[in-house]
Amino acid sequence: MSAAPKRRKAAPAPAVARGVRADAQRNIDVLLKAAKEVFATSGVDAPVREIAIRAGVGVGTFYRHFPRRFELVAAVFRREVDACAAAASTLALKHAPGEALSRWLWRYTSFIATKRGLAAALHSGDPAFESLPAYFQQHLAPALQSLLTAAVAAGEIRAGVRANDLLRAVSNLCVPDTEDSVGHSERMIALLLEGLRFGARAPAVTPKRK
Amino acid sequence: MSAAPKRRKAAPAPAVARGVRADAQRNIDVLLKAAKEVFATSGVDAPVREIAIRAGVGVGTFYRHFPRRFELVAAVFRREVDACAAAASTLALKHAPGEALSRWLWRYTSFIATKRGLAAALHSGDPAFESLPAYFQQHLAPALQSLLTAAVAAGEIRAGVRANDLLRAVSNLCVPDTEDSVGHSERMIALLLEGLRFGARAPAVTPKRK
DNA sequence: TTGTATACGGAACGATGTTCCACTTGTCAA
DNA sequence: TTGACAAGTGGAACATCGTTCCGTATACAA
Repeated sequence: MSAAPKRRKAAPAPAVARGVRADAQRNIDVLLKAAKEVFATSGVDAPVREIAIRAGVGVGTFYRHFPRRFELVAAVFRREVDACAAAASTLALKHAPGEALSRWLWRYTSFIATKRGLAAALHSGDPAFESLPAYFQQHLAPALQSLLTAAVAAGEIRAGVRANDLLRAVSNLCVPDTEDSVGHSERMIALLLEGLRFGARAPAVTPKRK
Repeated sequence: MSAAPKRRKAAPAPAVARGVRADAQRNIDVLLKAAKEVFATSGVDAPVREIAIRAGVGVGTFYRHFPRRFELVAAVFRREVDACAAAASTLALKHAPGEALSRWLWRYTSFIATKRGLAAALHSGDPAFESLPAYFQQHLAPALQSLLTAAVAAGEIRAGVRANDLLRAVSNLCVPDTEDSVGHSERMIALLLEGLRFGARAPAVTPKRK
């Protein structure tokens, strides 16, 4: 770990409760956007100053909105999870169930691919990140489940596949290996998709679910 | 990551090749010993200065022998792997094959237990740690395999269990969960040992190996 | 328009990894 | 045994970090 001076007591509750100021909200958005870009190029370990500079604000402003560095990381992560989950309903409206499912899984794959480096932070034992995996699952699983259900109902994929299993499978297939990781991952995920389609309309191999 | 100034070019090869000086070797040993102790209490992220102070040397001496911080971490890790692997033959001499196997697996368990924190570093994507998992497997697998082979030959455990599978299984059983991790791990590993004994002399369930 | 709670910027602080260099010491040839 | 010198040593100094502090600016209710 790095420099981490002593903490002081939190400020008392404000006498008059007022909403977030417009300029403050603007800076929060700019910071999240800048952070996402910086994380994509320099990784989640990028210096706070680099993010602040890219956002065009001072570090003081940064720490006003994200008192700890990891809070910014968590916020960016949650925002991307939300976007990925939201993509499910968008895709469901624009495409046939099977196609929507396929496209979403690729969307999810690219999301996972950008999260390398975050995986280490997640497993670093830092309690700050403990809630993230749960957030991850609670938002993505329902999104994927709706796509799965629709695709099964349309007879485009086999039944009996659980959202959580699929999420985990894709995530695991994306772990980088020695070489050609991205190519290998893409082939394996394509294979997984084929497997889903293969058993369409056929009785599920796994036990029925209530 | 933290402060990491620019790197300079390496020094040219010395004109006269001489062995490591006795005092230098002494300091290397002292540093490794101090590092092991500090890592056990403060984790692998402990400051270099803390290790140097405990070893009774200056940071300059530290960096003379371990130009990068992670090299010290890797050296300690390798040393402990070697010790764990060496314990196999020692145990094999002192105990019956089954007992030796059992004791070694507990020894391995305690080794794994002290490696939390290192796991995060291992998966941090830092190329410095890339060779460690291979070192891990290449040294521990043969050690365990010899114990397994002897125990099978003595009819004390079932056949068909591969060293790598067992290493990975124990390692996975030791990943900390929400609570009572250590108790849970111990119970599961005890169960695993029972499973090994259960099929003794019986035909292996898994396919025969050549 | 005005008062004030909020927000802002960036210098400053403390911690950490790493480098530099004046000084000391082990080793070997003579 | 001794002198020369490569090798080793200690710790101040440097470069980055995360984080805090505080004087100044500004959004918003009245």
